[in-house]
Amino acid sequence: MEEQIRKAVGAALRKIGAPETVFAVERPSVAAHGDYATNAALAAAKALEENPRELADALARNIKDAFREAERVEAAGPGFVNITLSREAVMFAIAEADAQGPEWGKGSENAGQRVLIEYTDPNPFKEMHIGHLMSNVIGEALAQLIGSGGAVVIRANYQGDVGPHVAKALWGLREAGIKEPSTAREIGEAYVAGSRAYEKSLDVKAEIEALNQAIYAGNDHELTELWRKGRDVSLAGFENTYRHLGTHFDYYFFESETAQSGMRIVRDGLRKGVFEESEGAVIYRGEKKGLHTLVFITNKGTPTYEAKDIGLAFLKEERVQSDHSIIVTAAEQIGHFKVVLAALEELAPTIAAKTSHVSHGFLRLVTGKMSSREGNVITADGLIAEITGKASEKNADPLIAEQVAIGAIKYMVLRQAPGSDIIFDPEKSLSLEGDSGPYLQYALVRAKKILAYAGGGGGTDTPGAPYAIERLILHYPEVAARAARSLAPNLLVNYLTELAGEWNSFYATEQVLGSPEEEYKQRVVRAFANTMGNGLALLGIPAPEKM
RNA sequence: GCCUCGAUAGCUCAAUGGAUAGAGCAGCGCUCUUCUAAGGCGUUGAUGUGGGUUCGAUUCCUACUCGGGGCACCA
Repeated sequence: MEEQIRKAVGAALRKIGAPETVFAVERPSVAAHGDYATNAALAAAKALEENPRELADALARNIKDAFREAERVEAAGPGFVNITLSREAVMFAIAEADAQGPEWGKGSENAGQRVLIEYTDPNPFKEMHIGHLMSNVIGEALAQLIGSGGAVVIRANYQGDVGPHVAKALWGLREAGIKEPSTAREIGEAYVAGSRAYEKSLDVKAEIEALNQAIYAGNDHELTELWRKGRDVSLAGFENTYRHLGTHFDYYFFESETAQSGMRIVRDGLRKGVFEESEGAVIYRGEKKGLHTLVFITNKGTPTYEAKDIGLAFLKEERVQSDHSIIVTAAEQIGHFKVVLAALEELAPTIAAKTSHVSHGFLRLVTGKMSSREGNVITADGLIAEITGKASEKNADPLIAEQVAIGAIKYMVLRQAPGSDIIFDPEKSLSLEGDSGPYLQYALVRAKKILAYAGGGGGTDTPGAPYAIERLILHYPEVAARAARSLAPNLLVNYLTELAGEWNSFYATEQVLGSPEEEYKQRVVRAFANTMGNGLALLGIPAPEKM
């Protein structure tokens, strides 16, 4: 619909003799202004040196002639053209929303593309905290949005199973005399103990650094065995969390796989002059591209995160066919990725060109920054359990309580513009009322209930004018497309919240079953249920059967 | 010091360069013999500071103030 209007406006502009103009077609913030508005007259007025208001009048007349779905086209305000769709056009859109079911709102702008998206990236031997949970929630929503545009989406998870944090955890396990770690918590505590000892004692620091190199070397069998067991326990814990979150991965990459190849590629690059040696380390001089210098291989000969990421880029290329490769992480890594991508550009320009880094903000506690080294983290499992407990006050069914909790958590993360930090207050916890995940879920449950009770007996009258909810439903495909295009799930969240509010008003004032307009209203209810259901699916928010 | 992101109501957040800056929470007042009140209706309350660009600036530029993050051997 928006596309048709855009064409009609463009044609009208040409007819008036306006030069090529950039203009907007948008949903007006005030419903009384109609279904769509354009600022085309305002934008073109300057070039034509005409009064914007008169130009808007002329434009309105031209659009009215060309665009048959419009009931009213009129100039308003300083020079906007407001378009109100005809009764028939609204009914047609609602019929589409009803008939298309799960396909309603899907686009084709990404058709034929394969997009690899990496997100979550928790580290075995540490507990998965709410920062990883945030990355998972955002990554999953982005994956869904890109997929709804017609792309084949391949989900990847990259996990740090080697490196100093692992050495610290293993040192802690050995210190505690644990040979068979059985829970993620046990390992997490060993990591905290190792980290603290590392900071306090130079001797321990040296021991842990030796362990780190021994893990890379892999020639200490007892150590390798402990490493393997700890890794398995951590990974099994992660899988369990993914199940609760309703997410899954097609490929898993590990730092233990990227370390060797990354080192090889970096050393190769050193010979070609991409990297330099400095103080025994291999570095990339980011200054040549306005960035900063980072170490890729340490003076002890171990690869850093940077070298591993180079190895990862090549490994992804080897295993997965893709047109685009997206990496989702917290914003603290922006600088890191700029340098890594700059180096990659010199090593493998085609891989670098299709790779992009998408960052999101932090999940910060009001009480201060979380640090897994300090052990003052809120774990993903802990948060889910706590909110599930709160939701179970109203839901006897544990599955529904969990769906409500996941919905609340995901809503909190996705409602904000990507990139900005979330200030999370664990005391106040999460809202299950007002603008919240459960608010959306509840609206859908109510609609489904009406449809479940429907058994005929109502009338076939048509109301005098479309309901406000109908005029909102018809914008859904545009909103989903825009959210996908700008990688901004919050746009969809905002829309769905407004949609739920409009639906609840409709629900409060209009009886559906047994009413003279039952047939008509039922179609509206189905259209709403499809819109909300599809929208929630794109956000990865579960839709409970009842609440 | 350099780079980067941010500053909107008491709190947490919205707002493609547009029309009267929207929500929720908290507060106050209504509203369940009705398809579920996790709901609905009403009400109070805001753009950090100084310049600039523009017909029009919360949005773009610039300086400042305050805060988050990053800046060689962690990830």
